[in-house]
Amino acid sequence: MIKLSRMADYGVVLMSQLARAPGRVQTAPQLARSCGLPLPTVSKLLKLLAQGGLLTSQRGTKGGYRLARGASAITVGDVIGALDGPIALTDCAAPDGLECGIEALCPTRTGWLRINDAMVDALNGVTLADMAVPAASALGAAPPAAAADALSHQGA
Amino acid sequence: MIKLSRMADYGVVLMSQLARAPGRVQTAPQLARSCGLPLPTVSKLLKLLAQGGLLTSQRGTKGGYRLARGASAITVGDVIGALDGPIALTDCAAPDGLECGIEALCPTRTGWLRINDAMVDALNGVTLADMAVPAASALGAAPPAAAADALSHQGA
DNA sequence: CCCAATCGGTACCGGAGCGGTCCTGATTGG
DNA sequence: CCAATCAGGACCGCTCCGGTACCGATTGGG
Repeated sequence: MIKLSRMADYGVVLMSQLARAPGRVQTAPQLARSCGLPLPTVSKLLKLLAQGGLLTSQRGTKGGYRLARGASAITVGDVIGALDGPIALTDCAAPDGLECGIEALCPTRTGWLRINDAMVDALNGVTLADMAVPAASALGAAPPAAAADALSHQGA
Repeated sequence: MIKLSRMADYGVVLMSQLARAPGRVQTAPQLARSCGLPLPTVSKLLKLLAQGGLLTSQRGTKGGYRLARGASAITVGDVIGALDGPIALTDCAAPDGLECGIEALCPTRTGWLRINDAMVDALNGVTLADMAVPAASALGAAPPAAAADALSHQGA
């Protein structure tokens, strides 16, 4: 059903968590606890995100991870791209554009590209800053205090 | 990589093919040939599309399939919905909204819903009529004759 | 009345890819 | 020198998708 891979989903959750304390370094176990995710999986994701240039890592005893840029300069599309590769709804719409045998003549390609572009725009239009905070303001229902409290709903 | 299921992809191709001869009934073997797809798979897809109300079926010797509505009244989103179920990037954004344990407090949900809506809009903004024809006009390169010829690039 | 062509449904199977775990090494601060 | 942490890779089980085959139901023609 056009589902996002769970890895990408988790990745966004982790990045959102990191976005709430932009300066601080957080260790993998910390993030695993605060997000309720298994540690090995978290480690793998953080590694990939660091390789993708979205996180900077600090090794050693006082090590951990930190956002490479500001939360408002990283989009959901960036995260998905780092974890799942480039976004392509159909093989037809892939960036390298593998031919389906009909290629240039195939009329559906144009439509797919249009849809694909719209999706990429949607994913790049939402930043980590958007994902981290504005539940209350966007919904217009819950008071800000509730949103702040949400940050500590699970772990520490 | 947020890929569309191949079934949904095939479904759109089949529907596009049907959209080129709106009145005519076409049999499953005909469509399989003209689209270069395995017959059993085509049969399964047509069945599902008929169940979804996008096609009307005629049984018996002179039977076949036909679009239930006009080509411009069926969107790509309709086709995907009929084949792959409702569109939900994350479990979080599903229509029935299963709780992830954090549910209302989880700030990311709002962002996912926004992205999901954008995607649904994109898919519903492209109709079968768009997918079937306008390669030439959209590209602005090939002459109309070439586009017409493209319709017979494979089968019949 | 019988037969052929077509749709309709079900059941089944193989394989790819994803999610998840573990182990071992490299780096850094105390 | 030791402990904590990141880094990289190998591995594995499982789900689910894509694909196939079979049999029944329906319809039109000879």
